[in-house]
Amino acid sequence: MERALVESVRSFNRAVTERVGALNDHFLGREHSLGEARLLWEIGVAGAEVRELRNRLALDSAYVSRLLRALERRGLVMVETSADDRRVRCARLTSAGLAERAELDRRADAFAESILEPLSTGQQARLAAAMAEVERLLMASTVRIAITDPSSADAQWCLEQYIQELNERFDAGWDPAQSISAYPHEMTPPAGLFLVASLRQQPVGCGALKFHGDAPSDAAAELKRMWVSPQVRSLGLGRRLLTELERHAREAGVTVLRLETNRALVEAIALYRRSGYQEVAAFNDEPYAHHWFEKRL
Amino acid sequence: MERALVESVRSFNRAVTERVGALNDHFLGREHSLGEARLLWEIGVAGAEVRELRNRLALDSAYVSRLLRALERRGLVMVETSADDRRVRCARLTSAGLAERAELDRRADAFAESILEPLSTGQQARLAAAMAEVERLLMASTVRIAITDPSSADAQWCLEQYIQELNERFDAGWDPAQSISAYPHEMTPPAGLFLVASLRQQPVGCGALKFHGDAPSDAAAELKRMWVSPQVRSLGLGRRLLTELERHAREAGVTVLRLETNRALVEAIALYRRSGYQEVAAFNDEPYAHHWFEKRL
DNA sequence: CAAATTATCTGACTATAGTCAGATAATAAT
DNA sequence: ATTATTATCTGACTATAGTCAGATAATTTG
Repeated sequence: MERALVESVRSFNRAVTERVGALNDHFLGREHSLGEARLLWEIGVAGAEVRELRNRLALDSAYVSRLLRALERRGLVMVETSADDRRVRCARLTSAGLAERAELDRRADAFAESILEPLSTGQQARLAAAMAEVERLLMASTVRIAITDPSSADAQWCLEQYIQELNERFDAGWDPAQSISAYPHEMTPPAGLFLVASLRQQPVGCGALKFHGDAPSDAAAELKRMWVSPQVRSLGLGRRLLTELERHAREAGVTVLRLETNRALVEAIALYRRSGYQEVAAFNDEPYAHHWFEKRL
Repeated sequence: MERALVESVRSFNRAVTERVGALNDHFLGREHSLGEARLLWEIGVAGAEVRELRNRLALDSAYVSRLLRALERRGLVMVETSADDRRVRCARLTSAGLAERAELDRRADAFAESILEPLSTGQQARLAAAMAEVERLLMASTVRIAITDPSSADAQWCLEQYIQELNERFDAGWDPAQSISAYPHEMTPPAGLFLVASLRQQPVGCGALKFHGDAPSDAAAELKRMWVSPQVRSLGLGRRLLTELERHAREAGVTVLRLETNRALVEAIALYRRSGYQEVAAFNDEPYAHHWFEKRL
């Protein structure tokens, strides 16, 4: 890794954690602790289930319970048992709690304004743009890709999104039953594999390999079920998934990767071409395909 | 303040403090606490006086003392009394401490690399550029400008830098004695005023007003001693100083601001022109001046 | 229906990150 | 030579941010 890049990240960290962190504490540090403030914020105007709060803030059950008691004592929160499952408890802000949350919101605004205020209009715009860029790329860098069981909940969710999207985008809709199969067992080792990309435990993309098991002499494999959530598009995730799939294929001894695709999927087609896939004659009878590609690994 | 700008700062804060903060803790927060790690880092390879450490980290004397005892017990630090003042104690890393510090350094590098690693080369470069931009603009926004006594240490330091720079840049050097005066009393209310710009308690620029005290009917004032440290140039600080000086002048009832300048100071001249100053005929006999400017407030 | 699981709570405990009030020793000021 | 100041340390204390081991009640599973 190039030294200058590493240095710029480290320098950024120092500068931002100091400046932003210090000011943040100064503005938000009201009469309640950070834990209480975070909880107050997370409960939100609509209220939330306690287990949901625990999950979102990744806090211990005992700790959340105690924080809620403290907020209750101060009249900011009411906790009541849920109607449909009486084990579950729901936290809800009182009007005092809502006022307190609004105050936190105002302070966060004031904090942001205190950063922008000394700058000229042009500098403010440049700062906002650079911040958005850092945020986007930090998001891209946070995405993790892992081999996943295609019948797991995350994988299934991705596949549902995939089906729905193709159905919307293809001229005549899309019926997986008419298409060449990609059943879970075909995308599970040793028959194939399934990758899920996740952003903070949330699935945001997938891609699969289907090895050609019948004839071991034929070292071609098929690329299937490439999908990237709209939420993270143009972050280079498609490229990363493709690179990962190719790496796994290579490790499995595959020398040729193939795929077919529909003309509606223009970004995908562009990605394949950019990544060295050559358009070839139809090598199967997929009814929804308009283009067939191949790459020698 | 425009809503979208405020939102982008808030969103950036959330994203960066969560991602960077969490990862940072994960990488750096190993067998010693954050306090110990910060102290270990701050002592540095050359060692440092305990009072200096207290100052730099803004920590309580009792707390630093205890942290040092903890580091001593673990064989990472040696504290000994200073030779010239036996009240002062100097902390110095043992070889184990140096190794530990090197390990922290490696971890900080690994952390930076873990952010860069998932990105493509192009994305890495864009991230580094955006981070540098955020850092620069955050630095600009951290600069504070305040009316300061021109005989204070900070003001004197700025004036020394100013003198030195003009002496270097003017063809024939610069001797303040030959030039129109700007004595401390002339830049102190009510005769005038002196602004110092500071970045984290360090002076980084200055500028002064000299009101025309003799005839109250004449509401013209002179702009003097504009200087910006090379360390913070091209951050728009000159413009900010100028704007602040004009604001103070306006509040003092000044309707015309005047200044003279040397042809060597091209950035300053450009700034004056951009800011609405018109070149006028010489209104004094300043021997070092080539241009005279005036602005009606 | 019994057993397992889930959601929450309480009590007991820990580490971190401090603060505050002196005490002590060295040095500076008068 | 006092007196004041400075640099550091120790003891006693606090708040925050938790963790861990059950206990209890409601719900789900076999």
